[in-house]
Amino acid sequence: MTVVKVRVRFSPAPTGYLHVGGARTALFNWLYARHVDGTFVLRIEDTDAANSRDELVDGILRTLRWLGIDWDEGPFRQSERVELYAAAVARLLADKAAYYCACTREQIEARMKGSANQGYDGWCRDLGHTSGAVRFRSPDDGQTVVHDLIRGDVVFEHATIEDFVIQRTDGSAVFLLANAVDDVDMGITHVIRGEDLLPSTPKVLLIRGALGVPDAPVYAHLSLIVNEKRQKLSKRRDDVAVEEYREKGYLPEAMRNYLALLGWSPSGDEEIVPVERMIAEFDVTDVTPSPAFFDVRKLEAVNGEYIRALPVATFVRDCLPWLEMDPPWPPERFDLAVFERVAPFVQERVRVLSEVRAIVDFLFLEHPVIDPDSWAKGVARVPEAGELLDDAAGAYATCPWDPVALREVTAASAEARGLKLAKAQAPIRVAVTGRTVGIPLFESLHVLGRERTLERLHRAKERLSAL
RNA sequence: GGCCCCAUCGUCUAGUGGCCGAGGACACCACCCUCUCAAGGUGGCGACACGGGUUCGAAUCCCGUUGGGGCUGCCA
Repeated sequence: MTVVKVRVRFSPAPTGYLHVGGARTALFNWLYARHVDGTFVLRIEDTDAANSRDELVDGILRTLRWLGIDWDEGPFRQSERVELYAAAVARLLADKAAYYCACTREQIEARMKGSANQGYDGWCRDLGHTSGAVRFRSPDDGQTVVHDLIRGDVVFEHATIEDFVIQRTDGSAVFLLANAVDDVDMGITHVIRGEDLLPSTPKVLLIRGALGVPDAPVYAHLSLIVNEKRQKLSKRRDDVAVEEYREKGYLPEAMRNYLALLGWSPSGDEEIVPVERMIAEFDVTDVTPSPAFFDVRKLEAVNGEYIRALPVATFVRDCLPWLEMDPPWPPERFDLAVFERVAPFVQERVRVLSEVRAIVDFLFLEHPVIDPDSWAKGVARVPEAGELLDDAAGAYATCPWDPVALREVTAASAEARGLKLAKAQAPIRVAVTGRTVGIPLFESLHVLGRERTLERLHRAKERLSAL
């Protein structure tokens, strides 16, 4: 018995950026290929020239690489394999398994009006046209069974399958034909793709049969990823471009891990698992058949976990794009050494990397941006705010400049005023950072320096007095 | 309309006839820790869509109902 090596393929159409659904399909193909030590083929389905653009292909490849999904063969482009499709169509035509059709959409609809059936009625089957679109002659009876690893056997009655177009009037192949030809030519053994393609599977199988290919690949139709209304994600309405998540500061490992959780789960109670373990445990048969909602909040939680698990130096490096590109502070004021000192505190407070700038901006801005709500809550509505600010300014002018000492003198002030430290630190925090929340205050002051701290305390006092 | 798929906490899931008075994760709530916010810890809320079968026994098998979704293009 010969053991046939598993060959899978991810075949996106470059009609837009790679979206989360496509990314998950690619991921599951990749995980399966790596799990069984098979071959992962990348194929670009760009038979529709009008809707395909080169830069979109580049974007898809870039995103796959970012996610750590590598391919063993390809990328092949269907636009470069047109002779193969033309030859296949010629053969089907010669075998009377396909025929030319000259009907327009309008003519078909006019004929079908009032009929219970929809789709094409086979009008041109025996008219002997020699030009136009080419339609596959679907059998009138019998059935095709799709053997699906996730859904079991799915039966399609041939009577419900219309004579579908396999070649456009301009001579280009439709994906059904190209798909059938390529999967045979590339020796694809397992087809893992979205459930939206399930109804097209019997058509592809019919084409393969007419082309003289007796066997079929094993199919696995993944459930769709849906939005809050439980509809298939739409590029237009939903936030689905993987590239956008990258730009917001999601880590590729986190995105990959989250995507894998949609329809699959690792053994045990841990959901955050290294990719090696995913590969070791992944099997398409274990994938859930029901649709999954793309929950950004859970993605954020997963991303937060990945961020916290990073070595600090790596975290700092990963943050650089957000600190250096179009920052809210004058670029020349940015000081990497300063950021490195507070990085450990920042790291456990962000869920996406783009959040770092708002947490550390006070360190690089000439003056902190005072958040109105924070001012109201932390200063204006605190009766002792003025006194606390004065106490701090006085004590900070002479005390040793380290977090412990700063905390001590601040606590002493609080106690003298009959306040808890938690309450007393608020006006100071707002004065210096602009907000009531943030990284530990005394560490912040320490990094900021005595001079700038005192200056900010005085400005806040002036602002308070002016009201 | 026709064809097809799906159905466990709000969400993602574990569960393949007895181990389930249904487990985990996210979210939410409470408490603890605490200079704020986080992080961390503890606890809580919370589901087998419905109706029939099959069986000694059903979340698990079968049928139906209902609900949701996909496809129905000379896009893929």
